[in-house]
Parts: sequence; structure tokens; C-alpha cells
Amino acid sequence: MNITHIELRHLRLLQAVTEAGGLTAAAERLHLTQSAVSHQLKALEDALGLPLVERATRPLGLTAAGRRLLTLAHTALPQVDAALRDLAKLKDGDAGELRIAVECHTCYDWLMSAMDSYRDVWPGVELDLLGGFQADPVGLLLDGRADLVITSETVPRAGVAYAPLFGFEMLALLPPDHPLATKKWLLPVDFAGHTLITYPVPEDRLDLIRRVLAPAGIKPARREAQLTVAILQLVASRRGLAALPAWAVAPYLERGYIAARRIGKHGLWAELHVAVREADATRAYVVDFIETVKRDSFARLPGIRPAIIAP
Amino acid sequence: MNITHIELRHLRLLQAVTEAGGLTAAAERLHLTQSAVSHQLKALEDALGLPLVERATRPLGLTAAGRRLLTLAHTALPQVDAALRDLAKLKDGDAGELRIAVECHTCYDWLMSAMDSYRDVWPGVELDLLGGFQADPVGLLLDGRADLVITSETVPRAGVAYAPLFGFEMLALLPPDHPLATKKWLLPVDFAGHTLITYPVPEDRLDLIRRVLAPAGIKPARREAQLTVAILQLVASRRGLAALPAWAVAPYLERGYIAARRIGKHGLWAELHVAVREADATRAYVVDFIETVKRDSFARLPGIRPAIIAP
DNA sequence: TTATTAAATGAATATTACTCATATCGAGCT
DNA sequence: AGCTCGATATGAGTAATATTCATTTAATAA
Repeated sequence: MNITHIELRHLRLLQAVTEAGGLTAAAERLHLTQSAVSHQLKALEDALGLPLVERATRPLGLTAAGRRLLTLAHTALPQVDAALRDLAKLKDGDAGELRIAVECHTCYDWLMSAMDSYRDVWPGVELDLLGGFQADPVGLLLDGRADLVITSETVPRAGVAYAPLFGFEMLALLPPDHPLATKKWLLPVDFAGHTLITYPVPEDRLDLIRRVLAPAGIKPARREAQLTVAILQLVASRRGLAALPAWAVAPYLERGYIAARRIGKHGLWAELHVAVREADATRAYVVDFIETVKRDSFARLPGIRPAIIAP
Repeated sequence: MNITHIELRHLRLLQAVTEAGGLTAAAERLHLTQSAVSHQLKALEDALGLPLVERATRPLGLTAAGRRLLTLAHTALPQVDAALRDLAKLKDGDAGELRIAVECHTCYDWLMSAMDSYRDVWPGVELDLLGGFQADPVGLLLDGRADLVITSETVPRAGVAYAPLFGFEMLALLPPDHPLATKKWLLPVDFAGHTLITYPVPEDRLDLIRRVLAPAGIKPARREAQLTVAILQLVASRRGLAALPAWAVAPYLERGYIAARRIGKHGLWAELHVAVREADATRAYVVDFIETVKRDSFARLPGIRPAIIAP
């Protein structure tokens, strides 16, 4: 009679659509085509006999029915995830060690919160964060000095497995009243004659230099700072320009402390990946750490998108 | 055999398997073949990498993993059902009237409990139970004197829609020390010379007479009683034999007050169906009443099985 | 042991989810 | 207006997978 064969897939779909704010963005997150998402949503609406999303408005809004179903998704899906985690613990055990090395300075912002979430559900896993700059972080895996590395590189290495986290946009930072702030986006030439304020890392680790300025033959002066707030302060006090991930500067942008502009018309996008030893790649506590980071990041970080580069 | 993700279908499967106590019985409830259930369960177990049911024992037991997943099913599936009910209310409204006529005397046993469950989730629906014996209960629908009829007949009538509830076994009742109690099951001829104790309804409404005794040319004397306990008392005090649904006598059997035997080798099976006006057949509050009765019955009544006759 | 009932299995089929290619729609420009 | 861009919808074809059919295998009871 009531042959509404609603499935978890539909709940995940609705959740992705609302979180991503549109069908196309949801499709990317779900690793589906836009067409598939549209078809599936329509099929669900037809089966229920009710529209779930307001297509007229942008960003897409939910109908009362959509909100009710989203409420279900928010209660039921975590229960499902928890059960699957318990099953994974039954299978592989619930203990392990995760010594984490991080390549990017700003990653600590979200990593702390993700680690807190993770600790709640995997109390038996020993978490350690390796400090300091590492010349070859992925190498630490093979040395046995780290178990998991957060990195932007995905060059294949024997015995190392990569998993994508997300893509993010690097924004150029400048004082709010800077002449360049009138532009919609910045070109390589706009950086000429300005000092570039960066973390203390080699040039080939800076996406702005390696992928934008160096190819255009621009070599601006550099000044280094250890902390994100120090970089922001230097920019605000007109000591130079900087480029940081969108999520790292969002709170300062809101307060008008600094301004941010795209780098190039479509922006400068980078990606983060996780590297682990191949032998660890299927361990439940490792897989779930990666899932936790992704879930947490997509829920909390503004302006990120699914990774595109296949690992 | 590989599945991408766990789905509600799998939770419903596991629930059906444990409630029904086996794959074949679960398949009947889910309106699937035994093969489909076996394949699906195996695919689920393979995907999880863990066995869920102990196949060695009979009746089938669950493994620790199976129990964990069943726990999920018990918490998540009712949430899903509640959400779908809310959506149905959004669509069709949450108010209505349900005047219920019941053909079979023993149905009151389970109907009360089902009505209680139903009232909790559809407080806006006015429930009424029509009393007394009705010559043509289904006719009440077309007269507009009832909205829903619980009946064993499914003869097609214009404007009436039928939905199956369940099949149940009619057991012959006799005193524990009766000579016939030595038999495994009773034949028509065994009833000859005994008084048959029945509810006060016409002969053609009594399955035992219409389908077993009359075809065999046996016409036992009849004695009527209004209440189930009265019938049981008359049987126990050797005034005659009776036939009642298995669920109605189960509590008395346990206490050894009376004995029960199959009627024929495979037993005498009857079915209950719901009849509603075609115009009402898709109303959410009607559909959900039928679902509630089925759910409640399969959970509480011993010895019932899915209906076979297509309505 | 045999008869009986339940579960597993492999191949064939039906169903459905998904992709591809393209059309349509709507908001923002000029 | 008309035009472009980004997003959603749609129809047809294909890939994926759920289900059935026809047996086989295993477990139980007589």
C-alpha cells in the first residue's frame, strides 16, 4: 500500500542539497552527476507526492515537507553512522595509534575541531600531532615516524595511499582601502612591486608563487611570519600582500579588518589530501578519521568544495 | 555480490528475518522470494565483512554484529515511519473519521490494541467501533454507515477496495483428556457425533463448516455462545468441540485448560482483509490504519502469516 | 535411513539508478 | 528588449544491481 520506498540514499541526497545549497554542488559532493541528483530528487518528490525544494529561489530553499525530511536525515543518519562505526570496531578492533603530520600551517584551525569529534567516537585511538615544519612530510610515513599526513601533494609513492579531503580557494589579502581593492580579481602583475607576506616555507610550497607569479615571471619581495594573525596584521598595516585559504580569513573579513580578492578570474584553488601507509588504508579507525575530517570540514569551513584530483 | 551503501531496505530485511525467525518466512512478509532474501543478506554481510545471523542454529540467531544492526533498525525505522506519516499529513491533512465494522468476533482481541497505537499517531481521526452482528458488513461501506470493515471475504464489489491483513490458522478445540487428543490432527469425520460450539452466526460464515465439514457431508449439532470464554468453558466441560483462531486460544493452551489440534494435515487457514470505499483507499489516515493493524498484529499475534489471496 | 523443510547458489531477467547530450529556465548585463 | 552565464530539467541509452527461477545443499524430524 504505502510503497514509498524511501532509502537512506534519499536522506543523504537531501542533506547534501541543503548543505551545498544547490543540486550541482550537491552532485559534486556525492560524486554523482547533476543529472543524477535532479532525477533522484524528482523521483523522491513524485513518490511522496510533495515538492521538497523551492527551485525558484537561490540559494535553494526547502518546503515544509523538505524541512521535515531533513529533520529525519539529521537524526537518522548519525545513528546509522554510529552503528556502522560500531560494526567496524567489532571487525577490526577499536584501538590504534594516529601520529598526524600537517603540511599546511592554517590546517590547525580545523584539525583541532575534527580531532575533538574523532576522539569522542574512537576513544581507544591514541592521537598525536607532530609539530614543526617537515621537509618531506609524506616521507615520515615510510620512516614510521608518522601514521597520517595532511598534505597538498599527491605524487604516487610506493607503499603510500592518498585520499582527497577537499578543494579550497586561496584569497589575496590587502588592506580594505588599498588601490587594488577596487578590482574584482587580481592578476599576477598586480603583485609586482608589493611585498609578499608568507609563512616560513620554501617558495615551491607556496601555491601563489609556484602556480601564478613564477609562471608570469613576477618575483615579489618576501617577508615571513609564523602566525596567521601576524600575517594579517602586517597586511592591514600596509606592509605587503598575502594569500591565505578562504576559511582562515573569513572571520577577519567579516569585521572589515582586511579585504580579500580572487586571484585570477576563477580564483586560485588548491587541494588537501590525506596520505597514509597502504597497509593502514583500510583500517576502520583510519578510514573514519578521514571521514570525520571531511564531514567536519564541509560543515564548518566556508568556501570549500570537493577535491577534483583523483589520488 | 557487493553493495555500495547500507540502505533502509537492509534494516527492514534484518528486522523481518528476526521477527519471522527465518529467511523464508521473512521473504513472505516482505513480498519477496526466499532467494532474494538470501542474496540480499549475503550481500549485506559481505559488504560489512561480518556475519549477521547464525545459520547453524534453528531458529536463526543473530551474531553480535546482527544485534547491533537490529538495534539500529529498531531506533531508525520508527523515526522514518513517523516522518513519512508527517509528510502524509502535510499532503492529505491529519483529520478524518473511521467508523469500523468487524465481522469476526475474536478480532476485538487485537483490534483494541491496534486502535490504541493508531490513536497515538493520528489524534485527529475520530475512531468508532460499530457493534452487533452485521448480515452484510461490506454493504455498510456503500450505505455510508461504516468507513472500514474487517472481513474475511474479498468478493469484488463496485466501489469497494480490499487490502489483505494476514492469514491465520483455525484450531480445533477439545478437552485435554478427550480421546481425539491423541491424534496429531483431526479429519472431518472426527467431528461427527460431536456438538459444535460456535459464535451465533450463520453456518456459511463458519469456515469449519463451509470449507471442511459440509463438503465432507458432516452436519454436527450446533450450540451457540456469545463470548470466547464461554465457548472455551463449554469445550472444557465436554459439551462439544469448537474451532477458533490460534491467537485467541494461545493463552488458554499454555495453561492446559484445553487442547488444540490442527484441522487437516496442513491446518485450516483463513484470512482477514480490510474493505474500504475506493474513494478512501488512498487517504493517508486510512492507509496508515491498515499498516498499523498489520504491524501490530505481526508483532503480537502468534501463528499468523501474510495473506496469500490477492484482494 | 528417507522425507521434509529451510537456506544457498548460479544464471537469467527485470528493475533502477546513473550518465550523456541537450533543452530550458532565470538572473544579471548592456 | 536581447544576450550570456550558470543552474536545473529532461529523454534516451547504458550500467549497475535487485530479484526471480531452477536447482543444489544443508539441517531436522520421522
